[in-house]
Amino acid sequence: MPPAIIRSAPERLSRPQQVAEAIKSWVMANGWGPGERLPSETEMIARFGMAKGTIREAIRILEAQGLVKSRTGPGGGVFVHQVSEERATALLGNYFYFQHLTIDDVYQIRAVLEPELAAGLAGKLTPAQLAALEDVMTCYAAPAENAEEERAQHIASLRFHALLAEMSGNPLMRFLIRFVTNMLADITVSRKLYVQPNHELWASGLDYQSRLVAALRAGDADQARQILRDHMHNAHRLMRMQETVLTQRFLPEGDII
Amino acid sequence: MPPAIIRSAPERLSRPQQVAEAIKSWVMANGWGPGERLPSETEMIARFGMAKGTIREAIRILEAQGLVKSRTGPGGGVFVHQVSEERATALLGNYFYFQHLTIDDVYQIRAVLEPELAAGLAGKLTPAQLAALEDVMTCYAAPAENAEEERAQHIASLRFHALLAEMSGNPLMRFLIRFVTNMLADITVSRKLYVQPNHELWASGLDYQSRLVAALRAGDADQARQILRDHMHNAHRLMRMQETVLTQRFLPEGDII
DNA sequence: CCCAATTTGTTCGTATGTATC
DNA sequence: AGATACATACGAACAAATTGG
Repeated sequence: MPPAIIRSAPERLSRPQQVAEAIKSWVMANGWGPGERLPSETEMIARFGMAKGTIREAIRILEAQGLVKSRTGPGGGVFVHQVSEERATALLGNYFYFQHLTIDDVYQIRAVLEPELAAGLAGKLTPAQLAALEDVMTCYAAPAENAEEERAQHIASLRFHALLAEMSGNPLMRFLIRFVTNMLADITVSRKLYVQPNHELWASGLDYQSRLVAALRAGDADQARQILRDHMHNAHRLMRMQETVLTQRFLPEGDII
Repeated sequence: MPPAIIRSAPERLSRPQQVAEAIKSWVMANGWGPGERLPSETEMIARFGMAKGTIREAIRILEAQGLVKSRTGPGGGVFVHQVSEERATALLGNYFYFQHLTIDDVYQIRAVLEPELAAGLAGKLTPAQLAALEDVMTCYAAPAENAEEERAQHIASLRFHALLAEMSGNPLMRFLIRFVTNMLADITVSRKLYVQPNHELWASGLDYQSRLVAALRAGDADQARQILRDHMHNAHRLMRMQETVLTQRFLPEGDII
């Protein structure tokens, strides 16, 4: 019987990494939450018996992971920080930079997550939320007349999905859909797909989305699910015609739909 | 019309962060891939006109993100490194540390992803892969007789799912399922759920998994999908009886199923 | 086995920048 | 405006690890 849990190779950690881990456990042990201040550099130097440089590198490691932020000046210091969605997106994006994802890979996920999301939201959105969705839809109420408009409309239609995800009460669902959506937006921007107006994509996208909002308002979960299933299938088909392999690039944290 | 892409607040970057970003772009611009060596510290000090400490902090930032690794000695230096699954898992786990996920949240995702995974694998696994799955199943062929065995079996059953995910040709699917599965394993370990033998969970899990392997071998995608749907529904029900809110903790990169 | 060269890792002292009072 | 408290940055020296002779 193989060990249930495989602990990866021991892999000696450098001193700053050890300190970073120690600080992390320290924060957890004390139950410090976002906004709370960690001991100052000087105190940490004493606490860990290490030089300033080492402590600073440890802080940098935690900062890169999005776990702390530091401010200068009196009342400044290092503060526990809730990892932001942007940061998490960028860090996970780095992982997929080295995997080669295809359009099919991404749409296989979208095709199951998005319908489930829609079904879960049916009948649970406030009038304000429904209005916000319709507001995004106005961005592509009319067919695009040039490449620039086409691109803007495509991004806006992805924004519709990101907005929908944000309304989910499930943080995992929310993050996953927004991550995948951002990835698609990133591709279209970097590859400049959709340079030629694609009337079919426009018409089908708009139609699906307005029917979806209607179903969400009516509280019809099954219909919402089915609409998004069809939409995903269609969008996949149209996307596949344009490109099969996604370009990868490091996401410079900050761009997010 | 709102801007299509929202760029988050300017937020001045510290010098090391700027350098880290510069190095990242540098690597991309030169098309350096995993294993390739970056210029030495000394060269970077000259290249960027900054002190050693600053350069080192920048390297640490990239190292924390899993993008580089450094080695000492002759022939040593800083090397581009493919972000590992373990690292990506740990970093994303930090994000969810601050979100409060419920069992329901996690199972809503599993319930749609796992059946889709199984359907995609039907008829595509080699005899060796099918044997590997059956091998894991032997870990819980007999009912557990005490709490320790119970726990080991539960982890092994999660390992079955992680192994299945690993066989997917879709890197996104693979990562997402393994991430969620690890998250569940982490919970059960930290909370020590399943301290009391739960015969129903054992019997149903084993039955579902053996039927699943049969369906996969037979190449029956629809049946595989349906089996996993039922399994997820049942596992969700049994888990929900035990706990509703997940404990969160920082994942100390390395533990992975 | 030891020695020398190379490259990262760590330390310390000092000085600068920045925000608060 | 000035003093204070904190992070930030610099530079020089030394330590540790690895490779090859």
